[in-house]
Amino acid sequence: MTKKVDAKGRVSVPSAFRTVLTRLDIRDLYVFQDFVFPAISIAGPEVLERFERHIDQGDPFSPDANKMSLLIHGGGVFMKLDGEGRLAVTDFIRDFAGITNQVTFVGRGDYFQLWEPSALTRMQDETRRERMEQSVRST
Amino acid sequence: MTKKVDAKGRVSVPSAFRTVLTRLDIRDLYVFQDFVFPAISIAGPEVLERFERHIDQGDPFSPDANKMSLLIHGGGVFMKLDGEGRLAVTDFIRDFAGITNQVTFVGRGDYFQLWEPSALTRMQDETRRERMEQSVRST
DNA sequence: TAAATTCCCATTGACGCCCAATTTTGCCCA
DNA sequence: TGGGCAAAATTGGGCGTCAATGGGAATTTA
Repeated sequence: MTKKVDAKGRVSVPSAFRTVLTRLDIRDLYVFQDFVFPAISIAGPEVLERFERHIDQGDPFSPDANKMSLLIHGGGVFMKLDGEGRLAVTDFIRDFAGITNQVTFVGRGDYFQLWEPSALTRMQDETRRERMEQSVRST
Repeated sequence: MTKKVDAKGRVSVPSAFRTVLTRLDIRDLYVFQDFVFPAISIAGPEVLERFERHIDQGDPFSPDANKMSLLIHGGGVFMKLDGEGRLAVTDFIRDFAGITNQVTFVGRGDYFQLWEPSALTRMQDETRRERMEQSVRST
């Protein structure tokens, strides 16, 4: 599901994803840098709250908790879609995901991701290769 | 949320953070060296009091508690924003955080931090790596 | 008095909000 | 089965508002 970024730096979020958001009554989006991939993940505020709760369980002054807090708060922003369901592709998104003028949307259950198209295919190829090697080893 | 320092050594604090400050009716900002990171933390007086309470709970003779107390009471200054919501980036800030002409703002609940951009990404990358290693270990 | 800081104003630029045009999709009927 | 239509989705862009920026002038400080 690849979409173009328009002249004003916007992408329209495919209706399939928006449907999920409206069903969950999510208006404010928590847009954050994925922990594992060079991709932007988009979810509702409750995901941030879940992260924060997890952090709050530990000592708020411990290095570990602070690092996680930094990852969560420094790696995420709140955004909202415009009236037509479009998202502004800010530098925050561009820089981390390497996105310029094309965005690939990937649904992942209760959230979705933004990828730079070729980065996604590269990642998929790599994963496929690893699976092949595994199956060869186990033969 | 990265901003440039202008020719006069000022950065405009993003409106998102200023909104929080005005909502809490905070005019004087306490600017101090963060406990765990090479970053400057900025908060209102009540956050300071919370830190102090937390320190009081610990062993007053422990090196950590003493250091933190020292940082809070001696390692900080009061500052205020100008009419346009800008902060003067003084040497106190530059030296401790390694900031030159760019500042990344990180909100952390009821206070926020100033980072040298690359220092923040380095710290975040490191944290991601640690998380990855953890999940690998637990496999 | 020179340098730095604060105050003030003008310009720029980004973003939200809106409407119109165009394309795609799903569905019904001949 | 193939059009034809209506609804929905996407796309493009105008415009007003406000944040962000840049810089001049006044004021303070050393």
